[in-house]
Formats: sequence, structure tokens, C-alpha cells
Amino acid sequence: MERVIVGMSGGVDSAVSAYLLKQQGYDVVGVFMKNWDDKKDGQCTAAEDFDDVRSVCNAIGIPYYTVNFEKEYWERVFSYFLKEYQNGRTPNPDVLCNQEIKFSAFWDFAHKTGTRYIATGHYAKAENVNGKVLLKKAADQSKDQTYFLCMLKMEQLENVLFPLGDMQKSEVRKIAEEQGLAVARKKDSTGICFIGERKFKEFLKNYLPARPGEMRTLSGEYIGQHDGLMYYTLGQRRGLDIGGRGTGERWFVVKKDMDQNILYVEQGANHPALYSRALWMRAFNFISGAPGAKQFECGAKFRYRQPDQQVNVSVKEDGYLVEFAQKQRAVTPGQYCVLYDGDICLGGGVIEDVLF
RNA sequence: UGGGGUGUAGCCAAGUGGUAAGGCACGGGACUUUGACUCCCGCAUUCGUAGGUUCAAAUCCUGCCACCCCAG
Repeated sequence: MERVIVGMSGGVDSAVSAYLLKQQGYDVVGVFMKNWDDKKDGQCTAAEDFDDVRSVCNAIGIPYYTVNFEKEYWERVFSYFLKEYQNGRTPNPDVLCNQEIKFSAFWDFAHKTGTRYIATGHYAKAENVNGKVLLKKAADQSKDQTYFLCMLKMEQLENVLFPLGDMQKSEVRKIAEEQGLAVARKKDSTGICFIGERKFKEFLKNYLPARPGEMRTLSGEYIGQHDGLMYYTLGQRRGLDIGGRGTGERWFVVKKDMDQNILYVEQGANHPALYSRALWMRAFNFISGAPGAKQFECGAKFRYRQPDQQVNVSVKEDGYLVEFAQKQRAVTPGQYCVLYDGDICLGGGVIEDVLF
């Protein structure tokens, strides 16, 4: 009987994943990763989540353990997260978390115990095709999580199982219900992976010093004060506290000037300054190997759950130029550009610059 | 201290006798394994203030206060 270690978060998806693998005849072991010390900021969701893992594993009839990657998470994910914010960018820690923790540290741990497979509750598929492993979109298109897996290599995917790849979320909940799993109706968790939902501004304030400054329009008109550039991201509306000015439309962040500590804002949800025509990446991770062509057309996402956008990719000496068929709203440095060929996720890279 | 104007929620702003529009901001929720966007709900028993007229006033009258502008 082949053994598989399932990363259990305490949610329905990983619970049903474990159940399905057990049904398929695997020797299933549940492992709960504790990667964040939440005692220091007053939250205690990890303890509750572990209670749910215990309950689910008992119901399914599999052993369960805990493994602690707090140190790795801090060093390989969180420190980068803070550094990016300090540089005025908007990082995506969850992509990095998959790259560094779930499919690296966690895999190493499993491998050391002599286990061949790890599994997670991600909505994605890993398929062997002609000696290559391809990462493909999940059957449930609205839940597809390949965006977050864009930095993996096929070597990492080789020993990974995604039991939910062909399932609809509604089926997953139904199975959990039928099996009497305690988490059947538990709300999906959101927020930074392993950290959870936080009031973001308050959270960041604990780690980075805020430097208030001016808010101006691109033409230089003074609009007001901001609390610190790190609290704002491109395309953001809330938290600006600007009311009663100009046309009465909403205001959005269109640019951050780190040198002068100025936050640029413009009015109107469709303001031209919000739309860009291309982006630049210094590096790109091709999951299953780089394509031969120096230039190609494909689909792309600039944020999770965005419908694929048509782009033209040019491979340059020192990076990748991605030009959009349609102008794109609020493409943001620090976030990931993920490329798709139909259902196949080609890979991703950090957005370095945005071209207008 | 002569003349003119304005004072409606945090901001902008409708409403000139019939019992407080709307927008922005803000708060809450939905959506969501990042950050955002979006959507939904909420948000002045009260109209600078004190009186008066009226069945009824933010709307009419009077006093006072504040701010603005032009004169000086």
C-alpha cells in the first residue's frame, strides 16, 4: 500500500482530499503544518484548526501529526514579504509559501520519512504527458488555484497528488457532509496562508514603520495626507479618506513615489492612469520547461481568479516583456504574472515593472 | 460693526410651507488561500442658534453667532 502524507489545514478541502485518498486505497497520514506563531498577535485560529484536523482524521480513521515550519516560513516567506512592502511593492506571500514551504520544506519532511507522495487540497491537476508533468487548471474553474502554484517545478509536482482536481467545490462539501466531517460547513479560510484574516493595516503596522506623506494627483494638485505608502496598493480605493472633492467619483491609487514619499491618486474607476499596456519580468519560472520560441501568444492572469487575458510574450536577454491585447487595470509590481496555454499553467514570474 | 453673501451628516450637495435626495468618505457584510477591485446593507427625529407666524417650517419673520467677499 503506497503511503501519502496529506497537508491538513483544518478546512474542508484538505479533509475531503484525505478521505478520497483513503478511499482510493492509499495509506494516508494527515499532517498539520504550524507555520505562524499566532499567540503574539492575539489570534488563536491555529489551535482551533488543529482541533478540526484531529476530529477529521479520527472520523476518517487515519493517524495525524503536527510539523512546525515557523522558522522556515519566517525566513523564506515572511521576511521577503516585509522587504517587498518596504520597497513599495505588493508581494504575494502565498505563491512563495507554496514554493518554499508546502512543496519544499513539507515535501522534504515527507521524503525523510520515506514517503513518496504528498497531497494537498488545492484545486489543480498535475498530469504526466510524454515524460513531462504539466500543471493544469482544476475542473472547477471558479476555484482553480494554479495561480498560486505558478512557481513550482515539474520535479516538485511529480510526487504530488491533488485529489480535488476533477471535483466541483459543491461536491467536496457534499462528500464532507455525507461522511459527517465536522468541517463540512466550515467557512473557507482567507487571508495570508497560515496567518489568516487580519485587518491588514493594523497587521503591517506591527512589523514596519509608517512614514506619512502627501497625496497628490498626477498633475500635482495636493489632495491630502497618507499614512504610509506601504498601506496602499495600485488600484486601491478604500482607506484614502478623500470625500467631497472634484466630480464626486471614487478616488484610486495610481502611483507610488517611494523617493518623495508621495501617493498619487486619481478620480474615477476607469481613469486612464489605472490602465497599462504591458509588463516586464526579470525572471520567469517555466514549470515544465521553457518553450523554444522567442515570442509567443498565450493567456495570462495578473491576479487570482481573473479570467485569462490574451498577451504576447517576448523573451529578451535580461527578462520577459508581456504585452496585453487589451489594456489591463491595476497591474501591480510584486504580484505575479501567470501564463496559460489553454488549461495548462506554463508558470509565473514576479511583475517587475508596468508599462503605460 | 458701511454694503453684499453663506451657514443642511466627516466632505460635496439637493431641497423656498407639508413632514431631510444623491455622491464621496466611513462602518458592517458578501466575494476571495496575497494585497486589491467589485457587490450588498447601514449612515442627520434633524437642517448655525434663540424666539415668532402657521394645522404644519430646513423652507416665512425677528434677534444673535460664525464664516466669506466688496468696500475701507
